Amino acid sequence: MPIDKVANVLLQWSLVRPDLDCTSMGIIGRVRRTSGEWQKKIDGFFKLKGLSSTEFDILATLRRVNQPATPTEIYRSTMLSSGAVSTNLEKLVQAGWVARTASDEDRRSCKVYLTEQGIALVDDVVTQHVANMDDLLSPLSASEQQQLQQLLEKLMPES
Amino acid sequence: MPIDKVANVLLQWSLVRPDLDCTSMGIIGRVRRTSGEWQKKIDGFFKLKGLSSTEFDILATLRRVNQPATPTEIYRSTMLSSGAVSTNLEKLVQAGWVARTASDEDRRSCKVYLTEQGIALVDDVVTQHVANMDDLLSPLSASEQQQLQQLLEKLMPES
DNA sequence: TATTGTTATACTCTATAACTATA
DNA sequence: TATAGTTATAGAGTATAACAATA
Repeated sequence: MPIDKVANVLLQWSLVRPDLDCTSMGIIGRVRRTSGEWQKKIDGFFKLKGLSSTEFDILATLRRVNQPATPTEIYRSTMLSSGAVSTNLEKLVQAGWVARTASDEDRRSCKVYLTEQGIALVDDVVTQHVANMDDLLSPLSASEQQQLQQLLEKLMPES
Repeated sequence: MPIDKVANVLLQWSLVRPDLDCTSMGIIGRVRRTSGEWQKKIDGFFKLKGLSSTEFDILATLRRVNQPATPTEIYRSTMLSSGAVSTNLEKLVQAGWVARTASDEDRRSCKVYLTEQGIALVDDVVTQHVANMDDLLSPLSASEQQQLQQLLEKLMPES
């Protein structure tokens, strides 16, 4: 194959719409394809561990903040809806990875924390996850990875 | 705000798991966030035009290959299932943007083509879409955009 | 009256496979 | 028997909002 898929699409556009410069569409197409491919691989790995990406997000949030959190705090950190957090939380409780305790100050509220098994699970999964992420970036040298990081920071300063 | 969200997450991980180097997770997290934000904006724009991203993909495919295509060819180009193509095609036919003609050689098959209104729609939408893509990349200079492109090509040579 | 967390409903979207017509 | 396209079913996942308890 002489050229890749994105290049082929751009070539086709240049023939029917020579007035349009589709360079930016190509770059963004590549970002979206790359992100999509990665997402599939990441989802596949989590699935092997019995988790969805959403569930991992919740577990990882609890692990890295290193203290119990309320469901409200969790859905604000993860950008999930409150309903989605409750639903997923229930599964994680059933699995024995997290537990809830009633709040002392506010009896409407509760604190969610990782059980010992939950901590062990996250620590195991995240270690392998990071190794997988290293793998995904391995086509780039360390300095190229840093370049990429800087470009992304410029693109989305707030993220 | 002293540091951005990704940097904050990495800082938190460094405190609870100092043994882990989460650099790659941060970079990939940025790519996924960026892609997700862009996707939302792109979907929003298409919605204004009365289209879903999937519908635009189908219309754009027909436009750039510049000739009628069978449903099978379409779903192979777009990576949708045959069922998804049929369903979406039906909506596009109802809207008057595409039409089907029976195939001469194979009476099981048909050719899908853009109507005049369909071509006008795609040409209008894709022109604005490209302008939007230019906007999304505008935080980067031309040479930085080229750098990004080259890094992405290295990461996903086949895409 | 507002807020917390849960639950129930509805919606979007797709893949899968059953189905028909034809090869 | 295999293939092209359509249709129907079911599934995953979420947001939304109704709800109960408390502030």
